[in-house]
Amino acid sequence: MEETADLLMAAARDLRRRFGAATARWGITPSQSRALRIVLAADDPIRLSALAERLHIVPRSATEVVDGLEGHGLVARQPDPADRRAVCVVATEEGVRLGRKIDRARQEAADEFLAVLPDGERESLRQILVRLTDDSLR
Amino acid sequence: MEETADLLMAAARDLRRRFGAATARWGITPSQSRALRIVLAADDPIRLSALAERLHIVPRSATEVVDGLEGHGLVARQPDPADRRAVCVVATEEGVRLGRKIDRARQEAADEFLAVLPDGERESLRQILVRLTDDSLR
DNA sequence: CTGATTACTGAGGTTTGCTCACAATGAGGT
DNA sequence: ACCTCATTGTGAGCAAACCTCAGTAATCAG
Repeated sequence: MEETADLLMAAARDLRRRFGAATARWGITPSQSRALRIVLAADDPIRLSALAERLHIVPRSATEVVDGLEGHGLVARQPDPADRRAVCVVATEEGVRLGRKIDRARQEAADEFLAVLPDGERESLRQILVRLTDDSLR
Repeated sequence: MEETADLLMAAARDLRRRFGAATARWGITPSQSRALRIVLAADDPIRLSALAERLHIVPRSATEVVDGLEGHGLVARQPDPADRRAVCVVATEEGVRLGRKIDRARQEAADEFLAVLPDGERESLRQILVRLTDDSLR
């Protein structure tokens, strides 16, 4: 069903727009916000290459995203104690604070987006999407 | 439910990747393929500004997309008989042919993507997405 | 010691948008 | 007929978020 796929793309576009609007206020770009989320989700300091992988971008590009976040004082680079070539990225206090704000804004945007669905459908959607993405993530 | 929203984004990313891969063979970019689809879906010649609107981009950007398609000989510009400022876009024979091929490839990609779902869930997903996007499209 | 990793840097490219300004044209009022 | 204002497409220029390729420097592992 191509139609279903198109609808999915349209829904995602809408959602991306909402997330973007919710995040833009704080002078941070969407790609930086995505990176910050991953840094915060990892409880340990995360290696730059690992961050790149989770963002599905090459390390060269991750360097630039981290540069941006570091420039805003949201993130700091640390040498990895276990491998002195490697660089670990950690959120600063300000990064943690902003991260929480962004998460709340995302949450609100998501809630608003899904509000048109009755509870049952919202849960069905979640389950279906889990199945769909589980498969695609190997 | 932010998780559901994230899953939706992940699913869309996967789908976009599949569509892109399915389309890239013919030396056409995703945004050009999107525009070609709309031109073909409109049975009459379509105004550049109308095309822009359906693509959710500003007219200036549509100009460039049409430039690209015209450069590949897939589309032609015609003066609008009713308004000499306006430009109408129509698919060439080659554009029609390629459009059909791309549609088939998209179809296959979508089928493959949705194949993990049992029929019932596929239909549920469609209905839920209709509700979700109906609302967002005003 | 050697060769592979790990990250950073610079140069340059692609895709997909954006704004701002402008000429040509249309449409409405007087 | 004339003036004004809106619209239509486009030239020029810019930006975000990626990419590749090439090179440097440090470090690790055998």
